[in-house]
Parts: sequence; structure tokens; C-alpha cells
Amino acid sequence: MSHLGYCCLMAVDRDHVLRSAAALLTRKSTATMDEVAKGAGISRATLHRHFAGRDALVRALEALGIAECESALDAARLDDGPASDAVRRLVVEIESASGLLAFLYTESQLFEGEEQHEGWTRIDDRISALFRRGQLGGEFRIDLTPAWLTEALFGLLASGAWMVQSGKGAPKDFPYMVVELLLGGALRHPEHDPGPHDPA
Amino acid sequence: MSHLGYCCLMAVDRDHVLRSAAALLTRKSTATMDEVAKGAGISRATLHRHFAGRDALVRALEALGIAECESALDAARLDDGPASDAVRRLVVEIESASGLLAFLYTESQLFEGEEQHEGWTRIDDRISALFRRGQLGGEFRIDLTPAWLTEALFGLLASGAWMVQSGKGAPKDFPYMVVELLLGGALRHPEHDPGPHDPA
DNA sequence: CTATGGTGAGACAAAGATGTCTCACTTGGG
DNA sequence: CCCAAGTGAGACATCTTTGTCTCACCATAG
Repeated sequence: MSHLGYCCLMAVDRDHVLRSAAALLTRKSTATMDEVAKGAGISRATLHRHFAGRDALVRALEALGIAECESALDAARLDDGPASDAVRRLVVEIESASGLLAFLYTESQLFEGEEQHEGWTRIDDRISALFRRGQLGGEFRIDLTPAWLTEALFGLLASGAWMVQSGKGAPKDFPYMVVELLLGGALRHPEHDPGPHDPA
Repeated sequence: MSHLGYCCLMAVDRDHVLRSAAALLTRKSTATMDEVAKGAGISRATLHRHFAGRDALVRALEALGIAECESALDAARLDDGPASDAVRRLVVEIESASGLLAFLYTESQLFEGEEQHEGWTRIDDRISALFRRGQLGGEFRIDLTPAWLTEALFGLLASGAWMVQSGKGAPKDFPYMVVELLLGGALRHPEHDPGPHDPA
């Protein structure tokens, strides 16, 4: 029968399973437990030994997404320098998690009755605080609420992730597109000289 | 055989069922056929008489979304006047469909293998053409592609719809938030006087 | 009144996903 | 060498949703 002498390492890396699941569910949010298992290169039984069920898996993915978000928030040093620069750093740092965030973003639409994870509240607060800082410092316009700017940031991250995934956009342009639209918008402003930017 | 003559008026019109389904699936994208039926005030049997199955229902919703989109595109007169004004008109016109669009936007992530409905291509093309017109006219910046601006528009519409739905934003602010962020971005520009706007 | 046709309620099987279990196999350590 | 632990494969029951069907009900046209 199956004598695939697969050099099976003892503890199947739980983290590897999680990231495989994230990568797969990002592409196909309705993937089966079986598909997730195969995607991680393990059997459904083993997958079930690590995560009690699909719900537990999604919760773990949510925790992973929150952790990566907070990690990006830390790395972006939101309190340092101009707020707009902090936003740019944040988008760069959070880019690698944008696919997972897009998945969780839509998935969270289902958690109707349940209260959202406290972690998201903290993240929202930190990002909102950044936008508020930019407003108080005169950098950002004050007629768009920090809450909306935060929501828009996640929306644009998700749009960008989907666009890259569908092949309609290049991954390398991702941070530039997101951050430029978020900060500058579509309108051409006087201070828009062709600029120091080199999207290539 | 069955003349078009209607002896008993169908107490349920297909359009009402569609719109009920749209409203429900916007809130709970995984609602079952039974929930959809109850939401429309009809039985599951009757729902099946109108739509062969869940797939047919989603397809019909897609057609409805496309129709409403095209309708909004027509009403917005995208070829008239400044492109930025056309974008503003478009957002206003498309607002009522944004919930449905948000549902279809995420749902379409599942149509992996299948080619997307030709209607979306036409809509994308029309909106992209608007942004391109704005770029050629010097209104919009040229470093953000029309394709990305189009995608971002839908992303912001979805974000706005979800935000309104979750109660984190007021419906009346919806068009203003979306269009101002899309066109102007978060940065405060010199020409940003507090302005003629009255979001309250 | 009577006939017609749409409707609601419910039964039913089929399909898919899930959770649990057993068993044989492989690996690494004692 | 032998045992313990982790794994893969698969069987199995269960649950949910779906799609189909039947039958009684009722409103309306004739």
C-alpha cells in the first residue's frame, strides 16, 4: 500500500498548518477541512488533532491575523514622525497579511450575533488613533472620521489583495496603490509633480 | 395550455422575492434557502418555483446587481462635465445597490474557475473609461491605473455598506465618505477649505 | 357554485461536510 | 530489539442543506 517513506517530522508544525490554511482559504474561502488538510500536506485526521473543528481553525486564523496585524502595527512605529509616513510604513508592513485579512474581513460578516474579538477593537483603536493624530497635527482632513479611514484602509487592503490575486494587478504595485489612494485620492493636486515615486 | 391569461394573480412577484433575498443575503451571506424564503414571506416550495436552486438565485441576484449598476451608470451621465463630478453622481446613484454589490463582490471570489459575467466586464470598462477620461483631462492623477481606481471604488462601496450596516457609520454620510476618500484621499490639501460641504 | 391554479406545509431522499473512531504503518528513543 | 507516539487512510454515523414531491387549502375567474 502506501509505503511513501515520508520523512514525517514528529510534531507537524502547527504554525505551518495555520499558514497553509490561511493561504488556501484566502483563495477559496469555502475550502473543506479535507482540502485544507491536503493543502497543508497532512491528513484530515491530523488536521483535526490540531484544531478541534472548522470553527476552531477559523478562530486560530483570526488570532493569527490579529497577531500579524499587531506585529505590523508595532513595526510601523505609528507614533513616530509624520502620520502620513506612519501610514505608508503600516501598509508596507501589513501587506503580507492582507490576503488573510481579506478572508477574515469577509468571514467576520458572519459572526452576526457574536461579539467581535477584542483584538480587532484594539487594532481599530490603534489605527484610528493614528488617523486622529494626523488630523490633530493638520496633516489629515478632519471631515473624514478616523473610524471611516480605518475601515477604508482595510477595504482597500482587501481590494488590493483580491486584485493581485485575480491577476489584474502586480504585487509590487500593491503598497503604492493602496497608500496613494488612501492618502492622496484620485484627484490630481497641484503638489502632484510626477514626483519622487518610482512604482517600478 | 397556460395562456398568459392570469386567473389568480401571483401573490408573490419575483421581483419582490429577489429584493428580499438581496436584503437578507447582504446581511447574512450564508442564509439558507429556507431563511431566504421566510425572509421574503413565502414558503421554500414557492421560492423553488421561482428559482430552480440556490445557484439560480445567486445568478439572478447577480443579474439584478448588474442591472442596477448599469442603471446607476446611465443615470450618472459619466460622459458629462468634469470627471470628478461624474464620480460623485455615480456614487450617489449606486449607493442603494451597494449592499447587494458588497454581497456579490465577496460571492464572486468563489467563482474561481468560471468566467465572470460579461456584464461586470462592461461595467468595469465603463467606469475605467471614466477614470481614464479624468486622467486625460488632467483632473485625475495618472500614477493610479483606471483598473485600480475602479476596484478601489467597489472596495470602498463595500466597506461603506458594511460600516453602515454594522452601525459604525451613518447612512447619510455614506456617499460623502466614499467619494471624498476616493477622490481626495486622507491628506489635507491646500485647497481644502472647510468647504461648502455639510455632512451634518 | 365549480373549476383552476398558485400556495403552504411537510415528507422524503440525495449530497456534502463534519466529527469520531479504528487500524496499520513509520519513526525515534530506550 | 522493542515500545511508545504520531500519522495516514479510511470507515462510519450525524447533521445540514438542498432539491423534489405530494396533498390540502384558498382565492378568483367563469
